[in-house]
Formats: sequence, structure tokens, C-alpha cells
Amino acid sequence: MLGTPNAARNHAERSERPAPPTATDRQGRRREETRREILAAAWAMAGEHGLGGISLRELGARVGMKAQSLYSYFPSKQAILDAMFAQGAAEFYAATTAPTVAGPDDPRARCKEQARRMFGFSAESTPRYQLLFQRPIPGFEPSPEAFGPAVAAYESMREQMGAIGVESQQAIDLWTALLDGLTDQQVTNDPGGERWAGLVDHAVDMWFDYVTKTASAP
Amino acid sequence: MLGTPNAARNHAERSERPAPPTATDRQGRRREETRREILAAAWAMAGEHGLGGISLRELGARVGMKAQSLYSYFPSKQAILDAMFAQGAAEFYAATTAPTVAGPDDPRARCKEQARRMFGFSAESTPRYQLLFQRPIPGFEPSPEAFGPAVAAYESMREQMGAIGVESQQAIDLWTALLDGLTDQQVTNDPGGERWAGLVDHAVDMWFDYVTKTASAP
DNA sequence: GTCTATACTGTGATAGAC
DNA sequence: GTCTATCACAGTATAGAC
Repeated sequence: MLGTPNAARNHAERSERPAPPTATDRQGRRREETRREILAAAWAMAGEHGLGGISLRELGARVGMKAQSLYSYFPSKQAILDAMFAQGAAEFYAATTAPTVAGPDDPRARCKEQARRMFGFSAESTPRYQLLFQRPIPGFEPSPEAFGPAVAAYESMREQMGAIGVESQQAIDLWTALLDGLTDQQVTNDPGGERWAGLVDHAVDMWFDYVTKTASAP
Repeated sequence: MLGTPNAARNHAERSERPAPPTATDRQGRRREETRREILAAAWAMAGEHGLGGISLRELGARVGMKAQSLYSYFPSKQAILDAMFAQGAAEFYAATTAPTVAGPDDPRARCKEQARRMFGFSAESTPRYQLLFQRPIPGFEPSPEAFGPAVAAYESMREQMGAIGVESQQAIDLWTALLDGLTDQQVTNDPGGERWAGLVDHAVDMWFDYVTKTASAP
């Protein structure tokens, strides 16, 4: 369904500039730098006013230009959000597919490590979590290119689960629901806190016990 | 922290009209009916275009008036959302605190019933779920009056948990996270489907086993 | 009392001058 | 590449007709 992880990640960043300018580097590099600057300012705005609080006029002011000039770098506001999504998805892939320190001989510890990473990633940035996993922008749907790394990360998780003997789709759906619920509660009800962070290991124990030891388990 | 459930529920609906008109009924009843009509149209719009897709101009058109005339019935768009939130929270309270058919002698069945209700309630209406549990409207925060029934429902759930011997806050946080995750996955990844609905009973078994039988459990 | 008419501010977006 | 000017639309607010 998807190419190599790096291919997926890099494709997203390239997708909005069809071809690099013929005068090879100077202009293109400057342009790419400005794009990054715009995205950084957009993340800052999202952190302060929420994802829906990004306005092109203020965004332009933050990077020292008029709002209309942003259209030289992104074709629309949606494209800015899409680029943010692509950044977040790539970071998610990187954070979530790094090799674990626990070996295959300790599947429970491996799951805990994985769970802590996913939880930590979500708790790290509220707007990033909202953009990637809640999508609260009215008409916004991420492009397939931006979505790629997220799918790749999910497939990687499934493979790791398969490696420790968890094959059932239901068991994996239960896993994703459990992690999703913990992170969602943490981010929305105790942002910056630790209330649900301390439950991650317990939750993994609970799930692991059920999946491995219960006859009726999926 | 809160009054009786009914007090909380009714207060929210009355909060925007300071005093019923002295000419007792006709006018006030007509007005209340129009308010309900407006809210129904707003729910319909939310179902079609998403929560953020409610515009006062189209909302007015749907109930046969200009957008400005809506201000005769609600002081602002926020007030409309707040009234919708109050409705949803009251429905949540009603759906979630009805007596269970399973008796106190079968706590596991009771938990399953409770879980199925919460899940079913969330899956029933996507915009209602989003408004109550995800709150994706930029500047919207529900008023304390509108929030009341939701808090009451949570307290009711805690009491029921206490009645079957679950006292630890951590165990309850794990419960809420589990249910939240299941409903969230269902609503966002398979709306109208059954993919996570079939996991609710499994999830309750998993949680129940862990909380009652595991020494290291919270 | 309820509606219409009008207007103000802010939004994303486009066209064209330089 | 950045600007000015302008557009259509949003939410909001007030004045006045009836």
C-alpha cells in the first residue's frame, strides 16, 4: 500500500512545488526557507489560539509580509494546513518507528515502550495532536501524500504486533482504541499534566494480559 | 459540586430568557417553540456540513427568517451552540443514568450495559459527539449551566462504580479512557459502522478482569 | 415585539501594478 | 515576489418600519 518510509516522508514536503527552478539552488533554497518559516509561525499561532485560530493576515504579519503574499508560497490556507499535517505525520513516523531498546524476548516491555512513545508524542504538542488525530478544521482533509507517513506508522505498528504474535485485527483495534483514549483524555482534560500518563503502563499490562491469557479474547 | 440532575438540566434551557413574559403563556410558548425549531435546524446543519459549518444566514433561511432575526431568540451564535450543548448534555445524562436491567449481583454485566449505552449514545450522532466530547469550535466554551448534566452523569458513573466496589480514581480514569478511545475510533474512523462496537464487551471484560483480579492494578 | 435594512469588522481569495 | 485594491462571505450590531 505504501512505499518506503523515507519516500513517503519526503514526497509530502515536495508535493507543492512542482519543479525546482532551473537556476538551481539560490532561489529555491530561499523559498523553501520562507516556507518553513511560515509553517513555524503557523504552529506558534495554533499553539496560542488553537488550530482554528490561524488567520492568514496575522500569519503574514508574523513573518513580515501581507497576507496575500503568502499565496506565493502556498496556494491556499488548506495547503498550509496540509503541509503542517505532513510535518506532523513525518514526526509521528519518526517517533514511533525508531527501534525499541527492549528485545523480542520481552514483548510486554516492547509494548510498553511503544505505548509510551505514542502517548508522549501526542502529549508533546496539543495542536499537532489535534491536527493529526482529531482534525477539527471544518473543511480540511489531508492529502494522501501528507497522510502517507501516518499510514506507514500504523503498518509498522501492525508488523511489530505481528512479530510478538498478535495477529488479530480486533486485538489491534483494541490496542489503538486504548492508546487513543489515554492520549485523548490526557490532552483534552489535563493538558500538560500527568494524570493519564501514569496509566499507560497499567493499560498495557491490562491489554497484554487479556490478549495473551484470555481464551475468549479476540 | 452540583445540584440535582433535573435542576441542572432545566436551568440550562431557561438561562437565556431572563424572565417569562407577564402575559403568561401564548407569547412565551410560541417563542420557546421557535427556539426549539432553530436548534433543530442547527443540528441538521451540523449533520450536513459539520459543527463548524453552521452559518447564521443559512440557519435563518432554514427556519424562514433573516439571520438577524435569530438575535431575537438567541443573543449570539455562541448562545445557540451553548443551547445545543445543553440539549446534548441532558440527553447524555438521560441515556447514561437510566437504571440498568442487570442487578448489583452481576457487576460485570452492569458495566457492559453501561459501556454499551455510552458507546451507543456517542455513535448515534456524530455532531453531538463532537460538540460534547471534542469541542472543535474555535472560541466556544460551554457555560457551566450547559455543562451541568455532563458533570452529573460523570458523578453518577462514579457512584455506580463505587457500588460495585471500584473506588480507585485510577481505575475509573482507565475506564473513561477505554470508553473514550472506543467511541472516538468508531466515530472518526468508521462512522455509521460497527468495527469498534463489537469490541465494547471485550473491552469491558478486559478492564473488569484487570481491575478485579490483578494484584498490581490501580 | 418582531421583522427588515443597512453597515461594520474580519475572513480567505483573486487580479494586476511595479 | 510583494504590494494595493477588491471581492464574496462570515458574525455581529443598530435603527427603524409595522
